[in-house]
Amino acid sequence: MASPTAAPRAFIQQQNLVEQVADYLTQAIIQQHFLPGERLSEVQLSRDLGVSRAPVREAARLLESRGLLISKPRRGFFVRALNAVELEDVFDLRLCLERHAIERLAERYTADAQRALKQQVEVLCEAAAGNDGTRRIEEDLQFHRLMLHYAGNERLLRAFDDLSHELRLCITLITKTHEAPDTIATSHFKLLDALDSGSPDACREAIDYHIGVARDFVVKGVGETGDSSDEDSADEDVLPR
Amino acid sequence: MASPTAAPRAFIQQQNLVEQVADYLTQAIIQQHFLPGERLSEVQLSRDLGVSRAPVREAARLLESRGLLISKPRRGFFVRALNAVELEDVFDLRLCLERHAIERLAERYTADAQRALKQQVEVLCEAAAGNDGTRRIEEDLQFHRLMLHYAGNERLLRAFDDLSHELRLCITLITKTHEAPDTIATSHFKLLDALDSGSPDACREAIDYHIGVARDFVVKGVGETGDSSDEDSADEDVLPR
DNA sequence: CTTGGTAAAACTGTCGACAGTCGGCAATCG
DNA sequence: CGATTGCCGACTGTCGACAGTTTTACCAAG
Repeated sequence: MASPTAAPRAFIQQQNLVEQVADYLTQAIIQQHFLPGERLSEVQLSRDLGVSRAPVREAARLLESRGLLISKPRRGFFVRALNAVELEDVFDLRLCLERHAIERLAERYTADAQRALKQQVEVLCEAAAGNDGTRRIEEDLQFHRLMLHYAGNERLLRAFDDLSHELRLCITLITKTHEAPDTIATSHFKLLDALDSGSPDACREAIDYHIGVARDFVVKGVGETGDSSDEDSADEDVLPR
Repeated sequence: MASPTAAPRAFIQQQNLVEQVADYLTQAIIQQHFLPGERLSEVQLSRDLGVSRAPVREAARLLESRGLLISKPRRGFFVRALNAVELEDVFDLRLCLERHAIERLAERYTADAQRALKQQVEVLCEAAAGNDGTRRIEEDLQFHRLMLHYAGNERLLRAFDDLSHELRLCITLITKTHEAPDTIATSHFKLLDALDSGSPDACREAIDYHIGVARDFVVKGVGETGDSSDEDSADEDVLPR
């Protein structure tokens, strides 16, 4: 519990309770105020947040669709716990999406896209030099989000956004130390160079390398992370048809 | 408005009201008993189905996450209307996922996988020979789902499942005529052959061809399908950050 | 000390109700 | 006659409550 990260905007207080609750839960999960596998009680949360159960329920459903929570019928919601295999899967899917995106992007690499990406890398480098780990991650994700955006497939972008929540979870949950600012900078500049070259092969190589580094960086920290596999028969829940 | 399809009552009283409502809505949308862009009233639906608004709301949120509905704050839920661009995007993402899947599958093509896929192709051929268009589509999707499954990445499979709902929408919404049984059969056998050969290039070529055919088959029927773009500023909703 | 069963407590799924808000319509004004 | 403004109805967002089920606590027997 404890206080939710940043206080909600001074904007308008009473609008979109669901989204406010969702943000609160997201932050609480990522900052590990809720432990992986922990059960969340609807009534407890609604009491703590001072709202009724309805918005809490909807927010929980939202987080479930984003892969941060898991619901078991009649049991409630549990914080998603990722094991090593699931972690690999997440990064493999990321690779899948970004490979496709950079390929599409290379085909239609406009000056606008180039400018936006370059600028975002600068922002990222600036963030990497600072101490705010969260901001560094966000700016990094934003760079990749821009790549997906300029690739020109909105559905692809949505798939990435869906995945990005789990990605955030993986990264913040496991990463203890941070990449060196230099590494981050050069790693992203390589992507820009590959795009400038216009060569699909170079792009693919660059993105493979880039994501490989990120994956290794996260995976190496997975000793005993959290185990979500207990009672399931390991096959049936995968193919319920 | 207009009353929904079949008489509402007669099928409730089991558990999982939410899922039942979701299934009902899904079928109604796919079978075009609700027209694209049409607004769905929560109270209307809850009256028709004989349940309260809570499960209707949750089901609608579920369908929203699956891309079948769109919610506008304070306005309610609307049936998703796909324009030509969104249609292209869906098939492009499908290509992205299946390319990756078949690549992974080729690396670990077990006898089990081979057997299961062959069997499913047979089931599909059988279905293609019949008259049930829905079953043909389902068996086709199931074949591809099996491919994704045996590729060994559950997260990838989930991404495909998410997409498959929209895929179903695209296919059933637009396709007037059906592919010839022969075409379906040979098209899938080519995939099996490519997998048997173990060549990544052959696999990629096969899946590109396969999905290209399916896409062309659907896209060619898109004259005036449904236009979802009206009041949005076309840029802001894509990059809200 | 362990084990098995029963009862209480807590929780989820579902329901009906209320208030604020949005869109449409009509009356009014220029 | 057209545009503007105020009103009305409908609907969503949110709330508190109830019933059935699951979990936990407790007690007794081995």
